[in-house]
Amino acid sequence: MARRSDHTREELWWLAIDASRKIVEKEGLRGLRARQIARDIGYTIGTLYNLFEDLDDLTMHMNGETLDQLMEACSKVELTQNPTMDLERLVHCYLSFTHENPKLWNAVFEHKLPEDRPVPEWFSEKVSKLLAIIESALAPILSDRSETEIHQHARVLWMSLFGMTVLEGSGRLQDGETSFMLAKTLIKTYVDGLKNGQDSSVGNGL
Amino acid sequence: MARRSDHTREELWWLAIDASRKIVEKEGLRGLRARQIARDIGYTIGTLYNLFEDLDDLTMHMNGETLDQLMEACSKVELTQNPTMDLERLVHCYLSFTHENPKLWNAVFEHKLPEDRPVPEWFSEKVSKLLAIIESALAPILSDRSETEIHQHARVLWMSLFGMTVLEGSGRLQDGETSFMLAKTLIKTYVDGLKNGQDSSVGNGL
DNA sequence: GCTTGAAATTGAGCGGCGATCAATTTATTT
DNA sequence: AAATAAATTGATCGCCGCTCAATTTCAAGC
Repeated sequence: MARRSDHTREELWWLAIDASRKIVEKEGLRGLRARQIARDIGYTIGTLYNLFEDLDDLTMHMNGETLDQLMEACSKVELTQNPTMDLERLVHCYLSFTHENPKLWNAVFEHKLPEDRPVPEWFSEKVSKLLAIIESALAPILSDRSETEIHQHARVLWMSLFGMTVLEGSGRLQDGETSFMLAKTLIKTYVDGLKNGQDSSVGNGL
Repeated sequence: MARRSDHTREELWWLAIDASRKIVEKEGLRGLRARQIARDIGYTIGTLYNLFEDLDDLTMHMNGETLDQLMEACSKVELTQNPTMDLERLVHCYLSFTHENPKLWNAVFEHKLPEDRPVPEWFSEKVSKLLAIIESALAPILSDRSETEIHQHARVLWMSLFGMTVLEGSGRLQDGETSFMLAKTLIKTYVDGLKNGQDSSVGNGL
């Protein structure tokens, strides 16, 4: 019973992604099953595999959509040229998102492609664009540094925040500890370090 | 052909854990299969399920062993009462370990128990002990701050380092980027920030 | 040494999974 | 109307985690 005109290919694609998001947000990445997705969108497995290469591919796109939504939220933060304030606002936005979509966010880093399979370029690009926001917030205090250096500081901050959300997501924060507090401490101390630190050269060795 | 006296229960337990470690270090957590473990240790699936509740249980114990080994490595770092040196050595030890056992380390946080299943207390304890080492090494740097403050800064740094190892382990660093250089940047900048933080005019001996 | 009960071990089997693909149905083009 | 192309189906494959009745072994009591 092929129903070619029920939905366009793109509509179908989004039906599958949205269904997957709902499943993951409810049951976590473990609960994501091809048969369930197909059932939820009213098609069969075969159609799913006509849309996506496999479950890894589908999961990557689902995670890509999560990154897009985070990007959209972060884009709304107005930058004021005050790095500490800008970063705190950005981080607040970031952490709010991860709190509101814990399982979808978890899925972004929980999911791992097989080793022989490279991360698609379009996915890396989404991450890069998020990083670019942080870089632009940092830029005012790093105007005298190289692009490479700015880039790395942004990545260090990003990875640090990432560590907090990972540990928070797996319930390893202490009582009374929140990623908001931790992130605020990180940002303030790190920005202080950038302002006052002498040449913090970015070696490429070791 | 039950062979009760080939191995004690404990020997068998370690055979299984070691076999699992080998599989994971070679193929990643994805490659961990009950049938393969059983084959590798010369027993059948049934015996494996006599030793462990299920694959989640086995994986938790395998990860526990990884934490123990990291703990052992970090314990060997001699503390010199020179906070900066101790810190650098500890971080180096920590990163060396995660660098030498990338897939085993990755498995520690990649693995997620089903939501209705709490992390065993013995596992949380291993993590806490590891954290305590790192915290104690970081604490002297912050000797002029309140205990709460010391504690939080130590944890912020720990989580940041953690984020880097996570991203490195899952192959999400850029070309030429290593957790060693990222950690160096993080620590230098962060310590600079601690030295020159605006709400603490007391310098220290660094 | 024999019996007996407990523990260890086996492996066929269950249900479910991701993935495949020949066959079928539909839409579009000619 | 026929031919072509695309979408859709679902039976099927091989593998998975896991179960459990049956079997084998060991050790203790006699």
